[in-house]
Amino acid sequence: MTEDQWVPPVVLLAVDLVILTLRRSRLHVLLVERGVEPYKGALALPGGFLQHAEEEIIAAAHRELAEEADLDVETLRLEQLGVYGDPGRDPRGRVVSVAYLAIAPRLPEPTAGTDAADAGWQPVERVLTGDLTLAFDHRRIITDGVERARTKLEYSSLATAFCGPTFTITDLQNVYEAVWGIPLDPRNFYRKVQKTEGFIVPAGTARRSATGRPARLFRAGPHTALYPPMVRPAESAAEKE
Amino acid sequence: MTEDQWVPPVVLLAVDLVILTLRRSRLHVLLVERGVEPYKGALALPGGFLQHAEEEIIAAAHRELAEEADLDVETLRLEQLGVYGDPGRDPRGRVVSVAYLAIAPRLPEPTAGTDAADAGWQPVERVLTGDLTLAFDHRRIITDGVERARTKLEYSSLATAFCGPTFTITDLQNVYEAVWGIPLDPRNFYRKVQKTEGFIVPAGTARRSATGRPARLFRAGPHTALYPPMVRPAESAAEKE
DNA sequence: GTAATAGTGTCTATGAGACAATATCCG
DNA sequence: CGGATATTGTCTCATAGACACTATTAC
Repeated sequence: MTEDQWVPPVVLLAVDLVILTLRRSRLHVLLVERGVEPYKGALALPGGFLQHAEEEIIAAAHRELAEEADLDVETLRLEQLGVYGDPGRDPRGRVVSVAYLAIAPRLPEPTAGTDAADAGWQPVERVLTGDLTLAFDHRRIITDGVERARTKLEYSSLATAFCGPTFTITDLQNVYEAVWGIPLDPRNFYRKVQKTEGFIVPAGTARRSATGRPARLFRAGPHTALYPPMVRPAESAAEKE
Repeated sequence: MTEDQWVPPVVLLAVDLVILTLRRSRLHVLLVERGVEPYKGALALPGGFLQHAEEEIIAAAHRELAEEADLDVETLRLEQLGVYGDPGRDPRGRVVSVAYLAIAPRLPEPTAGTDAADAGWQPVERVLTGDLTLAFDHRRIITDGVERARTKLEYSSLATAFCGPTFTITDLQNVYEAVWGIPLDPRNFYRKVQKTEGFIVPAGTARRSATGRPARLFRAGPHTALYPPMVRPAESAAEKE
C-alpha cells in the first residue's frame, strides 16, 4: 500500500460515548464537564484516548463508560455509531474518534469521574436546538446518535433497553413517544406490540399503581430484529440521506 | 482526558473501500491483488493509509478510489460503513481502518493501479461462502457492506445507484433481486416502484430491445429516503442483531 | 358511585401479493 | 401471424389507524 521511503502519518485514537436514557418522559444524553484543556469547563461526551497500543476499541469504550460515567458495563450494549476524524476537530492534533451509542434504562445520577469536574443527564432537545454548547464536534455526534436511535426503534427491539428488566406496555409506548417526539394511540400500540413476534413476553401478573387499573408486566422478548417493524408516521420521518 | 506524564498511543489510519456493482445479474465486489507484503498476492479491498496528517478521511477514500480502481470519483457516493481496528488485524502494527461503501453502475473493467498487481470484480457470493480467501479482515468488512446494502435498498433509493443514468423498471428489479437474492413479481414490483413518491421519474419514451415490447425509461427521482419503503419478505431478512 | 388507567372489539381504507389479461415491439 | 417482454386490471387478504367500549383498580 506504500512506496519505499514514505511512511504513513499516525493519529491519536479516541472513543466517545453517546448514552441515551429517558427521564421524565424526555430523551436525555449523558454529558461530562471537561476538567482539562482543551474546552476545559465545557460540556462534552464521555470518552477518551486509547490507553495502550493493544487495547481493543470497544474495550476502551467500556472502560471509559465505567471510569467517566460509573455505569454498569454489563447492562449496556454499545453499538458503533461512526468515525469522526476531521483534521482540526481537536486542537491537540490529529484525533480520530470512534463514537458508540448506548441506551440506558432509568438510572441514578452518575457520579463524577476522574477527569470530569461534573457529569449529568441533559435533555437531548437542548443539545439539538443549540441551546447547549458542546466541545469538539460532539453536537453532531449526538445528532447522529439520536437519529440512529430513532430508526433503530423501528426495526429492532432497542426500545426495551430504555426500560428496566420488566415494564408495562405504557412504559414502552413512552419510549417511542419520547424518542420519536410524537404521540401514539395507546390502543393500537398495545395490539401492535403484542402482535410483533418475539418483541415482548409476559412477566408476572399485575402491578401497583396509584390510580387506574394495574397493568400487566412484560420482559424483553427473544428477538432483536422486529418483524413486522414498528412504523413511524411519514411526517415524523422527514429527513434526507 | 489524560494524566500528566502519560501519553496516548498512536495508530496508523487506513481506509478500505467496498465497491459493489451488478454484473450478469449478480452482485460483485471490487478486489485488488496485493502487490506488497503483508498478504502479498492475496486478494483485498482497495484501500490504503492516510497520505498525510491533514488529509480528511473521506478524501483519502476518494483518492484510493481513483488510484487503485481508476473509478470516477464524481459518480460514486461513499458511505461510511464502520471502523475495523482490532489489534492484530494487521501484522505491521496497530492499523485502524475506516471502511466505506459505494455502489457502482455497470462499468468497464478497472485498470490495475500503482501497488496492485491485479484488480477486478469478483462475485460477492464467492467471498461470503469463503470460496475466496481475502487479506486481513476484509471478508468481514464485505459481509457488513453487503448487509448494509441489503437494508439500504429497503428504505433508500440506493438501488438507482446500481443503474446508469436511465434505466427500465426491469433493470431496477434486477438490482433488488440480485442484492436480496430472491425473485420478485414483475407486475407488483412495477406498481410498487411507481407508487413510491419521488423514487423514479420518467425519462424519455421508449427504448431499443432485441425482443419484446420496449420499456419506458426512468431516472432517479428527487427523494433519497423512500416512503413507503420497499419491503423485503420475512424469510429473506433473517438475521440477528 | 367517580376518576383514572388498562385492555378489547370493530370498522374502514390502504397496500401487498397472486395472477389473468392486454399492449407493443421483432421477426 | 408467434414469441417475447412490458404494462394494466382485478381479486383477496392482512394490517394500520380511528375510535367506541369494557375491565379493574383506588378512593
